Amino acid sequence: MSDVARAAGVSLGTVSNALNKPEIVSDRTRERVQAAIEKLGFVRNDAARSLAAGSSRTIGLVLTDVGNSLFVDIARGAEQAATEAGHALLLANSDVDFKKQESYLDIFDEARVAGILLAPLDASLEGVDRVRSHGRRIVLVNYAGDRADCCSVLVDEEHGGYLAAKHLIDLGRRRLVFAGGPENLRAVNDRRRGARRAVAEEAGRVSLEIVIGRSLNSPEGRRIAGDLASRGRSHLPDGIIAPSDQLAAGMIHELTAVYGLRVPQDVAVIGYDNNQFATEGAIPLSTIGQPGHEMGRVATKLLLEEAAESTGHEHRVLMLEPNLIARQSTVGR
Amino acid sequence: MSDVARAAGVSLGTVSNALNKPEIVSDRTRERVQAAIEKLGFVRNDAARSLAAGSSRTIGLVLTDVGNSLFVDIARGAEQAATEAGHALLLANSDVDFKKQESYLDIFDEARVAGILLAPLDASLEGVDRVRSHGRRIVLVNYAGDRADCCSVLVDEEHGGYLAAKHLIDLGRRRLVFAGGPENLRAVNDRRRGARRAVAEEAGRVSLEIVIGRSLNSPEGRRIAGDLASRGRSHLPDGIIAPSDQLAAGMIHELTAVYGLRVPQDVAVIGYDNNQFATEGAIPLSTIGQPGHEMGRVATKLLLEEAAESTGHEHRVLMLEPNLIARQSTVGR
DNA sequence: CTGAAAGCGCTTACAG
DNA sequence: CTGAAAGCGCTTACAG
Repeated sequence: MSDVARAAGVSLGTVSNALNKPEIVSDRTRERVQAAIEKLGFVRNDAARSLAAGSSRTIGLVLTDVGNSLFVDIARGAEQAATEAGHALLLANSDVDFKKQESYLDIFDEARVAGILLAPLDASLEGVDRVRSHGRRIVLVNYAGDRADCCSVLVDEEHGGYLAAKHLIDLGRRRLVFAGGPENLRAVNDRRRGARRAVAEEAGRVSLEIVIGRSLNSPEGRRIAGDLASRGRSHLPDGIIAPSDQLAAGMIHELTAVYGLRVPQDVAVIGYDNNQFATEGAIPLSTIGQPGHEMGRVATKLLLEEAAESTGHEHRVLMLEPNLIARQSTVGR
Repeated sequence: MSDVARAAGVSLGTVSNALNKPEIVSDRTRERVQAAIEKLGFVRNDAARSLAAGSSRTIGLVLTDVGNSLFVDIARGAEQAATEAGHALLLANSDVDFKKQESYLDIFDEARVAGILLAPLDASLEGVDRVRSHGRRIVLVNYAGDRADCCSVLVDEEHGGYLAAKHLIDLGRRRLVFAGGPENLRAVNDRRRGARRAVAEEAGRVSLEIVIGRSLNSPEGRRIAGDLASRGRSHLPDGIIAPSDQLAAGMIHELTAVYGLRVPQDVAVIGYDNNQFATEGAIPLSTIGQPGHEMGRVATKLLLEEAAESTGHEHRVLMLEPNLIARQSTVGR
């Protein structure tokens, strides 16, 4: 930068101002600085910048799983909001590994990032305490726990479950099953509860059976569907709510290819998450869409707001609504 | 850090050594420093570290599309290799946007990262020249162009196309179609060429028709399959090679659900990429798998090697092999 | 609006 | 093995 100053015939501080507060520098000076920068191919050293300024202009996003399209949408939304505010967004993938999550929090902490967005695992949040105790700002995304000391953005999972069940009921289905998902996953529990509420509203005209499962993947879906189908046709449900699209896809496969049932004529199936492959299968999947992009945007804005309000910041919890996406697996073609 | 030095009763330089070259410091001193760090909750300032040391210990990976599982695998492999070498890996998603790609290259350049991995768009690489001219090391991942001045890692796409066609031929299919994919996409061209070679080896016993398409997505697959099927049953191919899994999934949907054909009995279909949803559909998809994880690992190693060989580095191009994954859409159950 | 100077928190020879 | 000191390249009051 001192080379640039020399070439432009101004002082170091003026170059810095031309770069960071252009409105404060005269047009002529700014142009000369700009010309010198281009001639010399100068690249500002962000490490020095961060050191002198006390923090960097990048925002760190720690994701649980980059393979999951919800998190990818969150990243896209966060990136958009960050860019609009003149910040860069860097991602770190904790890959469902608590140690990695901790490690990346520390890395962003050491890098003195402007703030951290964390989509955390359903586990301890000690890293959050550690990082916050150093004064680093952090916003939780898609974390359902109670943290009065952080801003957070999450989705109303209960309402998502309600929407899914209500959709099947509105289509005339009367014997529903909420099929699969581990007992202890908070999000799945909430969805289950929402489904129960929708059924309860029908005052006995609709039944809901709960099947607890182990995981949320496709083989598990096949297994569960196999169990249901082998009860015999007369005991079959006419509507299935699955708490993930993988689960739903596996079920549809088993029901149609192995047991010769028709989806949705014999059984309507609705998934959850609106994953990419929900539209790629032979029977496009009805599902509950999560507002991932919006979550990322809003979380970033909360983070930047918190940074701006140097004093007396009040932490907020924003709850966004999921939405029903009806496709062939419930409504037919 | 000076607080730590004071608390431990040693000098600043010794604290730094205890952190960075622990083997050079006596056990007693190291323990005292460690204790002071924990007592004070000290977090090393990485900006200061990078500034003083001349470069940081993070590696930047610029990805074309985090929604694509190939790139996610690359990221996982790169992360593993980086972590093993004591580096952190930070991701940036260019989201198939050339401007973003350029911008993230500059951001990593400004951050003085230890090196950059770039999975570039099929576009100009001017950003690469710019960044390299500043002395920053960069390794290209999954870029098929010619760059004698960079290390790069790529996959033998021609061989992938060959494997796909050869697989269908070995299953007894004789009237093949390579269906879809734009004419000008380098990777698709290579796959097409590979398929031609496999057919040429059969000396006329197998035919191969080429259908050029617009995109690689699922609706396009439906459209193409519709065209093929409406020719009438006797003119139908008995094997289809699709240059993407989305395309293949769309085709299978159209062939089975709309035209009542059986896959693979009437037509065998093979896709490309081994995307996540390849196993989630009603008919699990045969496909060509890309060694994404390995690509990420190898690319990171090349990058670190280049950084280690301060002088006389020779750029290398590593070509990895794809592999055939046979599932129900070609071999049946 | 511009310049001179202090300081951000580390690393790294260098001397001991 | 340890300490004192210079320097990395910026930003930011402060004077002018």
